[in-house]
Amino acid sequence: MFTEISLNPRLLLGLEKLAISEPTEVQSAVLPLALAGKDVQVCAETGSGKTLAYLLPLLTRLLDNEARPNSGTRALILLPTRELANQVHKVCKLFSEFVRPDSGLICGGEEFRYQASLLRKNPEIVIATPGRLVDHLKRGTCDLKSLEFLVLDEADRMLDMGFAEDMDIIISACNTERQTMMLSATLRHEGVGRVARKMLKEPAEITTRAIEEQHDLIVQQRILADDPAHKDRLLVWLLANETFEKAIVFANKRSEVERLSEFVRRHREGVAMLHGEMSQDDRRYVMQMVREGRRPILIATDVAARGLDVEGMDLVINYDLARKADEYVHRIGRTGRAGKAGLAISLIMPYEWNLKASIERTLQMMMQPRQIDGLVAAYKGPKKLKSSGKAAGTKKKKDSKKDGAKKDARKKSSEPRRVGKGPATPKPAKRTNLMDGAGFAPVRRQKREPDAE
DNA sequence: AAAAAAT
Repeated sequence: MFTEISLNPRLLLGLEKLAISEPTEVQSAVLPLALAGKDVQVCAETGSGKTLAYLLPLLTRLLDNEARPNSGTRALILLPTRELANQVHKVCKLFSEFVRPDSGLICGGEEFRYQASLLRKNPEIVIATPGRLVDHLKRGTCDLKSLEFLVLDEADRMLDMGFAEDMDIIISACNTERQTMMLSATLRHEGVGRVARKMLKEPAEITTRAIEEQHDLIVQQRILADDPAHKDRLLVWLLANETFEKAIVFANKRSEVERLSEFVRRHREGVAMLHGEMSQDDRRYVMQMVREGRRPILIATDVAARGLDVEGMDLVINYDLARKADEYVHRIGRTGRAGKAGLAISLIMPYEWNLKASIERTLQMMMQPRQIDGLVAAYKGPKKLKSSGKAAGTKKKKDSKKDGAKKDARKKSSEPRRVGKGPATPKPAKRTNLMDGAGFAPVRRQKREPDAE
């Protein structure tokens, strides 16, 4: 019960009105430490309640300690996308109905002057995406010198290369006497890196569920496809035949998202799309339509991969497979939230097989193979080579290679080589036991030095 | 190799 934790009474009242009485596992773990002022570094699965795990202690401490006279921003929450910033802002506002701290939303695509005047009113909490915040810092419209809290939500993302420059500027503008919290479903405590370690003071490392143990609530399937046209047909079939309340379809490129949404629209109503090149008005409108259920199908880039909490989202389709295991985890985590079940289906073309295998290896799971009658791929997965002769058990139909090819023919092949590390010949997937123990973890892929080119 | 985040 939240009442057993020393949250501010006004917050408890708020929770009661929102009909939230039990803390989730991650909330129970984080709250006492965060309330005691500890820095925390949290790994907990998607949909497990990380947002309140930092908002509640943050709000409590702001409420319990009076603001210093004309102090600037007291708490800063950083997020990687505008949609996510907006979502957290909304949750924050749910509580400002009951409690004082005012929060301001600072992200791109909105009018700068309006934000500047908002910041002049000194909201105690600023919720922001990095780019625009840096703008405000440079123009002196935002002051973080008396910051008491810093939260990096989706911390691994905030600390990866794409944000490095902005984060540098932000961090060096922040008060060093502050409490810092980092959270993500894919945070690796060992590997958080120099920047993160510099930001944290003796952090408590909290892992409710390690990455490989997350989500038994999400059924994960894969369907083989021969080519994009085949994927298109599979997608339309799935959207017509699966039962779902809301679905999200991920593609890897904006242009592909645009193409797909146009294509699917020809077969179905209720399709929306989201990617980072759209106007902020369109993005806002789309999210509203999706949340209200008026557009139950959202086709998106990875802008929607992390954090978005949309009621009733019970189907995730990876039209393109995520580029790495972490992003895969976040994508499928749009479903199966807060104890609900979900289904995630990945469409796999031949070139994606190795990626699929590496995701499965990292997450120590196997996607369930699935076939759709009438849309079965000729591709059956990588050929088992080794043992000279025949490819075992797979009937070869659409194989471009000549049948009589001897082994040594490979050497001379002028066909474009697969790019990638390691031996060009894929190892047969011999692992059947996924948890084969101690040997597993320490196996490191060869480290790559930044190769001079 | 691409997405996001600034204008």
